[in-house]
Amino acid sequence: MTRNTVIGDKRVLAADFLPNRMVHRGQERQEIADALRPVLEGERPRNVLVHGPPGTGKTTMARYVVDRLEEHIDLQYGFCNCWRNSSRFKIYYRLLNEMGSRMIHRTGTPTDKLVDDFESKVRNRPSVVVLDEVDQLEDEKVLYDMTRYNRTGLIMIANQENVFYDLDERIRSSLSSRKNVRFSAYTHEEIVDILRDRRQWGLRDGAVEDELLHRIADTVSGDARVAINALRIAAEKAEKEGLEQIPEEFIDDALPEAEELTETESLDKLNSDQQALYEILRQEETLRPRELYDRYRSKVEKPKVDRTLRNYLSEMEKYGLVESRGQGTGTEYVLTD
DNA sequence: AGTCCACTGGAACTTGAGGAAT
DNA sequence: ATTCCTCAAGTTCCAGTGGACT
Repeated sequence: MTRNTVIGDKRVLAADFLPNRMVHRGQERQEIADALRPVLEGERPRNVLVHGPPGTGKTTMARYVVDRLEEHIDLQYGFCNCWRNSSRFKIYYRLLNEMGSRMIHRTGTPTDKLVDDFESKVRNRPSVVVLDEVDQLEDEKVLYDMTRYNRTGLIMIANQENVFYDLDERIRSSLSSRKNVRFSAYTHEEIVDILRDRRQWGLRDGAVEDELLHRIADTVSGDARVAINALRIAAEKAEKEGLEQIPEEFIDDALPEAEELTETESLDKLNSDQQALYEILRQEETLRPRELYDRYRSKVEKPKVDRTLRNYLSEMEKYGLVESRGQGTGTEYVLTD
């Protein structure tokens, strides 16, 4: 193992690294912490909806606030991404595992059993649940459930503020007392500060000039995730070539790469069949359904039946990855851009 | 207008995993 | 060990919709 030239601590350069202080977002942090504070006194906390565009620190902040709370109190904490786990069963399954449940629950366990276990788990101990990408939730009854647990703080994370508009009246009213916290895109200076912070803890001294951080901030339009990814990609390349400083053109090369990386990270959320469909559409621009199914069948080893593909595609449509145009015989599938 | 065809999506059904009861 | 049960995921079946073509 040779001595690193550029990178000090690689973990710090990951976009989802949880820093021990959050630069900026002081106001937002305060609002979330205030809403959850009653948990410390064993009282009912206020639900929180954190909303804003991608890469604005919503998820990181939620984890950060919970981390700080855990310093004061013995807390049960469950995090669940509702994109990956969209059904009621999967969410409870996930949360129970996150909270270190000793009981093993598998696909055969009735959902009600999971709900019961969860309920008894959070009844007497303060808990916080974070539901990320809550707009992807399939069964909104979960939200109703969560508001019933008196000592459980609920942080919901979404891109849009209006996620609850078309919900059932009962569920909406149970969420009506929530606190909305808006995260807007970072300003140029804020992005630079965030990058400086990562530089300080993640890179060696003198590894990258301020000027280059500004260059990154210029292109990422307020998305810290893309910015950090770009810095990491450039740093890794410099490291590989044994340089002591990141050259300007490495940054320029890394920027489009970082944009793409952030995009494909969302493709990880698709199953392999959906990825195959996505891949086909990417090569073909637009396709009629019949044609799409045919190509899919010749591409994968164990093809699923057409009806299942339709389910997959409508799911992908919900995520905003594909789009179907026209009706009847004129239907075409195309990737959204 | 009538026929054909591609496509959609609801609903019933099958399969497979795995816990619980015996 | 065996049988029974529940659930999610996938499949089968099919009626309905609406272009396209005569």
